[in-house]
Amino acid sequence: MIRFGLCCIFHSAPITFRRTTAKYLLSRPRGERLQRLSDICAHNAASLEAALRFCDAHGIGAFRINSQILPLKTHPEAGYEVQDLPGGHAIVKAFRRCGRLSRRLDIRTSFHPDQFILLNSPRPEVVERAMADLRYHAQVAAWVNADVITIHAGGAYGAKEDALARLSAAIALLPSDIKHRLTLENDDRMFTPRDLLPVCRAAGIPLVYDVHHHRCLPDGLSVRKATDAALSTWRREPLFHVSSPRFAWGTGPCGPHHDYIDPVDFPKEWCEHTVTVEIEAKNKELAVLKLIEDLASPDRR
DNA sequence: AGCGGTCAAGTTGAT
DNA sequence: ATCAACTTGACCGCT
Repeated sequence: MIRFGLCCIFHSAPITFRRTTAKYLLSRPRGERLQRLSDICAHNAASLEAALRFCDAHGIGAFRINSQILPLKTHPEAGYEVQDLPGGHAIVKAFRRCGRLSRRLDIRTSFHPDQFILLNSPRPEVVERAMADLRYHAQVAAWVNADVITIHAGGAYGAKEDALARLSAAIALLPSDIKHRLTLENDDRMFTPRDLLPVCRAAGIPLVYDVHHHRCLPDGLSVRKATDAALSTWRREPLFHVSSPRFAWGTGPCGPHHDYIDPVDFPKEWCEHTVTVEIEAKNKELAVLKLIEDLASPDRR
């Protein structure tokens, strides 16, 4: 019933994703720059294939792809087009191969662009950069067969309702290849499921319900009510997030994630449905495998 | 070989 | 006014 998802990287399995920094890259001559980017992108395509095969071999049904799979792709100075890299064509082919593999193995893939992607900023240049980043995500998503690109609602800028109205307006203007993959996630500081559900319904965008964020920032909805409401926003298999807090309630900040998931934190309401649940835990694949085991054992909780 | 400092981006809230 | 937290390692560069 439940498809468990691994987020971005591995704890123990020898599968790594390379990155680089703009500062270092821009210190190198142009030829070397493009060669290095090519090496990294080719490595990451091969690692994505290995990641999909690992998931298949271990009963993990979903994999979140790190946004830096093509590092610095949309950077204002260090950014590039993949076809301009040495061997760029082969790199795209390798990603398309991952897409076919994900279909064949039925490993669902997703993206979760980071906190700088803000569709509701009052600053037009911030929104334009966010759009450029979403265009990049949608392009790679098409290659690798990812059906979900999850973002947060953004900032409140002192007026939540206005911020949500700007978000709705920005979503309405998105090209369809972005919009039909875009999803909104409740965060742990500002926007709750109750805030986002109307936006999701009006825009036809699914809600990625993060139950840990909801526990950090409650809104009066029970887990069951939020779950049911989130489920109703999906026209395909729903996707949720779960994590356990690093610090016990009241003994530290709510945000940081634990190494593993305490099965008690996994909403029993979710078990009645066919859903994807991405596991946000520091020990990565070890945490996913342990949770699968813990939830399968009859004497849990 | 090992380790410490650094890394594109925006916003919030603690100090 | 300044700066860490978000996440979170990977990688460069120095010893």
